[in-house]
Amino acid sequence: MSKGPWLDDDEQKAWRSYLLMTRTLETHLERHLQRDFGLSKSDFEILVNLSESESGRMRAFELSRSTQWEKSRLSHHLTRMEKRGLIRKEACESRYPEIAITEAGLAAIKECAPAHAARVREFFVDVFGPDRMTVLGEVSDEVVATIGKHCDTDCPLADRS
Amino acid sequence: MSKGPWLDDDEQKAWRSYLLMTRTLETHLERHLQRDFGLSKSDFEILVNLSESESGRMRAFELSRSTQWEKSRLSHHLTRMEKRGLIRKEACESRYPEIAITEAGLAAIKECAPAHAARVREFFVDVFGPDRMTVLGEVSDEVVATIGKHCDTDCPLADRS
DNA sequence: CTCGTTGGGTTGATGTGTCAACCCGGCCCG
DNA sequence: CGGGCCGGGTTGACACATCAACCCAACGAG
Repeated sequence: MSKGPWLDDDEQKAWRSYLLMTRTLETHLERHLQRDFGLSKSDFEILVNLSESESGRMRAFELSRSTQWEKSRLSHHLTRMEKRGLIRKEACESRYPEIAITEAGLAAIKECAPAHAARVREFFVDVFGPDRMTVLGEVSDEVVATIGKHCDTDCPLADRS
Repeated sequence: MSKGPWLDDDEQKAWRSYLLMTRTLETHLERHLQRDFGLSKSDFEILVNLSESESGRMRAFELSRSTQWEKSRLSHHLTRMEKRGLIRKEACESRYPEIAITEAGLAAIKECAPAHAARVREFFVDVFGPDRMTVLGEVSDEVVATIGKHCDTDCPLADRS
């Protein structure tokens, strides 16, 4: 009907393969996490960040920086996670609450991380192999840098307001 | 606190770069579409599929196959798009309705596609360059195939029930 | 002092995705 | 003929994301 293509054939093909891969991989990993451990990708990301910090506690805006989430999304998600007992918001001297991982949260991530990592390796890292994986890392950084450069002078993206 | 890493250092680094890239690219493209044309990535995907079909009309399950969406998601999204006048569900002789792109829908995608493609090129295709882009296409297909192989004998994934 | 501004954070409305249940017409098998 | 199952599709309830508005303490300038 409408006569694309808006990219030429080779580009189009590779781009669509990439799109399909990201979607497939993401839904696969997420379903696994959800089905086997009852965690969403978002839960996982928060828990990873907290568990990697020294004290298991961070301020919300630190999480916001490292996850690149909007603050409202973060706030909503943290209240949900608190209800499920994965984290706790604890008051501390200086006004803002600290977000602390709970025993349950720590147990959850320690339980699911190895299986998750194994899947990442099986379906992604090992398929790429070390060489192509290295290239992927480099090119990923370039893409991020390119978008970042463009956005500095153009649009706010991650509300760094 | 918890002492990952669950992948070794190089793998971890490349994997996280990849994650960051996909998220950055996706949100960037989606914001662009939304801000400049009022279309979500999902709208775009449906409209692309319809506009690429001969007649501009498809059955829902064809869309479901080519987008890989669950049928309920598709159904919900189509009713929303119909409300916005981008598509129409038209009854036809054989029981199930056909999904037809409207004039407005066609106009919308014709308007936004060039700009979208330009962005994909600028921030992704050109950063990769032709060689790495080719490799990406290949490896993407391999990853999809690997996941597919695993899921055939294990989990349903795209409800091919 | 006071008023505007900024930064960290919450809230509510609304749009979107997911899951499970359901509807219904065809089809196969007894 | 009478079920039982299957495939295409819808629905409702709920989880999640996004946007804009708001709260409030701190700070800086007049």
